[in-house]
Amino acid sequence: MERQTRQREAIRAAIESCDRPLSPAELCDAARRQLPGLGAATVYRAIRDLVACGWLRAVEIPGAAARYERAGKPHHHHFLCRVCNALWEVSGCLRGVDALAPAGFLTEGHEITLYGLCHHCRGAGPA
Amino acid sequence: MERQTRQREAIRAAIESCDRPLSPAELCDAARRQLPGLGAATVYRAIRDLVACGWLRAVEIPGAAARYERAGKPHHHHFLCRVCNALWEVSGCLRGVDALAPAGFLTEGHEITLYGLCHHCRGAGPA
DNA sequence: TTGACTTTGAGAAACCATTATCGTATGGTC
DNA sequence: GACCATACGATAATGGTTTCTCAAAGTCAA
Repeated sequence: MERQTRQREAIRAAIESCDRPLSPAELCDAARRQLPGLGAATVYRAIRDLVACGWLRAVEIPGAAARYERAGKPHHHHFLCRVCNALWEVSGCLRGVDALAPAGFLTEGHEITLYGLCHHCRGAGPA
Repeated sequence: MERQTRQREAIRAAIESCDRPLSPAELCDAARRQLPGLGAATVYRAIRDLVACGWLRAVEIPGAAARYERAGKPHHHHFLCRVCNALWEVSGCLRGVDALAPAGFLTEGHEITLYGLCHHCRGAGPA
């Protein structure tokens, strides 16, 4: 059911060698550096399957397409750079987040997203 | 440049009379209760103009279309019901959110989104 | 009231990320 | 090595949201 192909190998390798969640397009670019000619549809298929088997996790961000990261990491959040659009990992969380919900609401989870400039874009060029 | 029309009146009224951010489709439905026949394009045009003039603010949420709320409210966050997809306002925030960013990053803002069941959906039917 | 200019409504079109299609290539098993 | 099911790549199709187009209607200053 899950065959070992150069394509999936390259896709998995790209995810593992990157320290931040990737969008499908970023993942496609990254995997193409190892395997030029890789099709976009193949990347989407791989993402679907890897998410289904629990190896990969979707990270949803406000106002942008989903990014994907290895599943199983400890609870953390993300930082979206408004210049280069890269999503970075932010370790840790805050106490009391779920308790912000109004009375009568049942909180099942939360997402914290920081916005600003990443270390690269902060240094380079005018803000 | 900004004319007074029944359509824009109805759209503004719908926003003001609602205590939570509305998506363009929700806003269209709400305004149509006061002005049947209102066109969707008109709603989008009004949203664009109202955001441009600072009267309205876009609320971006992970994995969903943007909602809009009156600008100028005190800092707060939101709760997205996974059943009815309505977005609710959550007052207050937490200290130290912006400090979660990695060293070298410049944080300009943040978004906290809670997920779960709103008071209506919690009570009604099976979870 | 008139008339220039703006806004509206309906539908077409654009957008964009994702998925389906289909003929070809490939992995893995015998 | 041969075979067959699966995966691949290219491209078309999809779906949902947002924007454009344009004739008709509305606004508002004079």
